[in-house]
Parts: sequence; structure tokens; C-alpha cells
Amino acid sequence: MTRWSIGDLAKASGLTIRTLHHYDEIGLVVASERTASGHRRYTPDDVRRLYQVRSLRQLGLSLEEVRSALSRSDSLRPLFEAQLAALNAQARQVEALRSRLTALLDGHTTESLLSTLEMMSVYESYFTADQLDDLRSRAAAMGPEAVEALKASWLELVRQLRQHLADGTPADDPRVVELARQWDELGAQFTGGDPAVQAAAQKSWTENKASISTQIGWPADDGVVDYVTRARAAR
Amino acid sequence: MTRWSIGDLAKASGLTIRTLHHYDEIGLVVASERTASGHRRYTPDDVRRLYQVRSLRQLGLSLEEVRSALSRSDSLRPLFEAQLAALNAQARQVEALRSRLTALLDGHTTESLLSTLEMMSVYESYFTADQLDDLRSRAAAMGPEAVEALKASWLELVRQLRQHLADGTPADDPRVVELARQWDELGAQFTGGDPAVQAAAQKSWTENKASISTQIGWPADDGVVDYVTRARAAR
DNA sequence: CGTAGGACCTCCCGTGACGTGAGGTTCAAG
DNA sequence: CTTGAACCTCACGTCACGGGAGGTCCTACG
Repeated sequence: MTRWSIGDLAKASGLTIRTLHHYDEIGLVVASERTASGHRRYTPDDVRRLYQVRSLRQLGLSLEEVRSALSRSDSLRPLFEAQLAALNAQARQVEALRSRLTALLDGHTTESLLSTLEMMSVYESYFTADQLDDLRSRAAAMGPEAVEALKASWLELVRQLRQHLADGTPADDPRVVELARQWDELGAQFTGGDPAVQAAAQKSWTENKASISTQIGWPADDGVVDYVTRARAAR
Repeated sequence: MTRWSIGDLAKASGLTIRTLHHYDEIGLVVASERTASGHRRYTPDDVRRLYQVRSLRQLGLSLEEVRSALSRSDSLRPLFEAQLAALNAQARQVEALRSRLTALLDGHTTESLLSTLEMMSVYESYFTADQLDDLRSRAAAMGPEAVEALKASWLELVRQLRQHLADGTPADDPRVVELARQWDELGAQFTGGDPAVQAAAQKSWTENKASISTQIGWPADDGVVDYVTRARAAR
């Protein structure tokens, strides 16, 4: 029994028959012989090649990579090193996702999960990854109740600003200017005072007024941002 | 400008137009309005939904998972926990691959990489993951030159056995029985004397005689394994 | 007012690594 | 000789889009 049928080989190797068909189709592992009726007969060399393919696949290489690795079998080392680098990158990626998810699950009640995600998502268009890490670690350091308190102050601030806006108070009114100062101060607590982060936040607000307000549920549209900008200019 | 064109939304969200088309096609994020000529107009609610989708996608969920998460938005927590578990599994997977690759790259010269892989691959059909970990760590502990020495003894042993077989020496001849004892002793050094591992190795040899010999380059087919089995029985 | 060149539309094929039948032929055992 | 398991070849489905063809629409400029 020096020739293997496809079924036996599938059982021995743990692959499916369809997979062996596929490898045959693309010429990666071809059954060197066929019976008169067309059934595949795998020779020991075919089997050997199949096991090589399987082992390379188990290292995470694509079929094309496996093919070229087996064609010029001289230098597997650089290919493996590249693969290792890719795996390292993937590991970092997975780790980043993991920490984000655990942070989310640890720090939030169920209802706020989606809106928190949404905020993160919106911000990610405007901040760099490093800046976001910064923001997150600052929020983590403050603790959830401090973050909630800050949010409450924020809402109160916006409420007052909107009141003034509705009352027709001019932007350079000292009371409004003071509120704008508090606005920036609150912002600084979020941003850590980093000017680059503040600039990014500013950009996000001005470019994205309409969407950001509806997205985050902040009542900060209808001109409040403009109002603050004008008040800040009056300072 | 409370409606977004598809191009502007693509720029703002960092997704491609094709992706937005796709989300529209499958009904995940549909542009609620169209211009008279058929151009998509995204409302703030659409934008909001898009950002939710994007954030969930960034956690590694599939589009179907995102869809169901957004439909019954009550309990994201279990879904996230499942996702976290999947990520943990993936992290372990990547880590296993990484350690295998680093071990390979650290411990072997280029030429032997493929045959080593091949051996590993063949064995993996017969040993459990734990047993393989065992074998690997034992090989690592022995050091590469000891492994090579062992391999050399092995080849010498097989050479002698084959000689006896060719000479017609009966399997219960004391010299053959002694060689069989050495065979088992060498095997024990590989297997660490673990009976389960030995049984698995035994199974691999007897079931897979033809293939294993050609695959690993061991000249252990043509009846040598049977011969040893009979000699062992005579002990 | 005409035109150029973006921006947008739909339709449809391609990707990777197979899964999953459909419908027919061949093999091994009773 | 028959039956059921094993095998064969199409050929479409998967997932999340990429990319191009071929056509329409919008906007700014001369």
C-alpha cells in the first residue's frame, strides 16, 4: 500500500477531502497518479509534500507563501522572520482590542456602553492613537465618578450658555466670557492641557458640529460652539 | 448642511465609499434619503448609526454581530464578553505560533527547518498538544547537539537492525532482542518514559509506516518496525 | 450658456481558502 | 449482482469589501 486514496490521506492528515481537492486544483499538492477511472492516488512524495504544506500552514502562512517557500526552499529563515514580525503585530493588535474591551466592561454600566463606543469612534477620526491613549489613561486615573461629575458640570455649563444665547446676551458679555473660560478649563481637564490635543478637539468640534452633537447626545449644537468661540475671541 | 453626501461621510469617517455602499446594500447603514437623481443623503441619524457600526467593528465584531447588537441593543455586555473570550483565545493562539516560530528560528540551521517542520506536522496527527509541548521542551532541555547525537544513535541502530533483517536473523535472537531494548531505551529518552506518549508514538509508527519513513527520511520501513515489535514480544 | 472634470450612480467580477451540495461513476464486500 | 460507501467533476456560497466599466449628475469656470 504505497499509494494513498484521498479519503485515507484526509483521515491521516486531519484535513478534509475538499481541502485536498483544493490543493490539487491550485497545483499545490497534486496527486501524482490517478487510477484508470480517475481516482487520485497519492504517492509517498505527495504525502511528504502535503505534510510540509500542512506544517507551513500551521505557522500561519498563506497558500501562496507556502507555495513559494516550497519552490525556493533555500531560505526559509527570512520568510519565517517576516511571519514572526506579522505575528508580533497581530499580537499587539489583539492586545489593544483586549484592553479596550476589558476597560469598557470594567468601567461602564450596560446602558452607557454604546454611547461610550460612539464617542470613542467619533474621536478616533480626530485624535491620533497616542492622544487617545492619553485621554483614556487620564479618564481612568480620574475614576468613573470624577468623569461623571465632570460631565455634569459640562452639561450645566452648556445649559447656562444656551440660556444666554437664547436671551440674546452678546458673546463679549463678561458673564459669557467667564463661562467660556470655564468651558476651556473643563476641556483642559479632559485634555490634560496638551495644546495638540486641544487643537484636535477644537478641530473636531468646529468641523463636525452637526454630527457630533447628535452622535454624543450633547446639546452642544445650535450655535453654542460658535458662541463660545466668539466669547473666547473677546477675551 | 444637515445631510451628508457619501463622499464627505467617507472622508469624515475614514471608511471608503465602497464600504458605505456595502453597508447600504446589506441594510446595515442605509442612507435614509436620496436626491431626485438618486444620490445618497445621510441624515444625522444615519451618521450616528454609522459611527456605532464603526466602533463595534473596531472591537472585532462581524457585520452580522454588529447588526444584531444594534437591533437588540439591550444587552451588549454578554456579546462583549463573548468577544473578549474570543480575543483571549486568539491571543493564546498567536502566542503559541509565536513561540513555535521563535523556537524554530533560535534552534535550527536553515537546511533543517523544513524537515523539522515536517516531523512536527506528522507527529501532530498522533500526539496531543500537551504531549507535543512535552516533547518540545524535553528536546529544548537536551540541547540541539544532544538531539543530533540521539538521532545518530538511532540511525546506527536502524542500520544494524536492517542488517540482521537482511541476514535472516530471527526476531527472537538475543542480539536482536538487545537492539530492540536499545530502540525502546532511545525512544524513552525522547518520550520521557511517559507511557501515553510512547503509546501514541507506537500508534504513529504502526499505522503510518509507509508514510512516516519517507516523510522523515528515516529508513525505518521495509519491515524494521515489525521486526522490532516481534523482538520486543520475545523478551 | 456651454463644457470640463469631479462626484456619484448601478452592475458585476475578483479575492482566499475552502464548505456544501448536486448529480453521476466506481469500488469493495456480501 | 447488488448495495452502499467512496470517489469524481462542476459550480455556487461564504465574508467584507476592492476595483473597474459605463453611464449620469453636479458645480465651477470661461
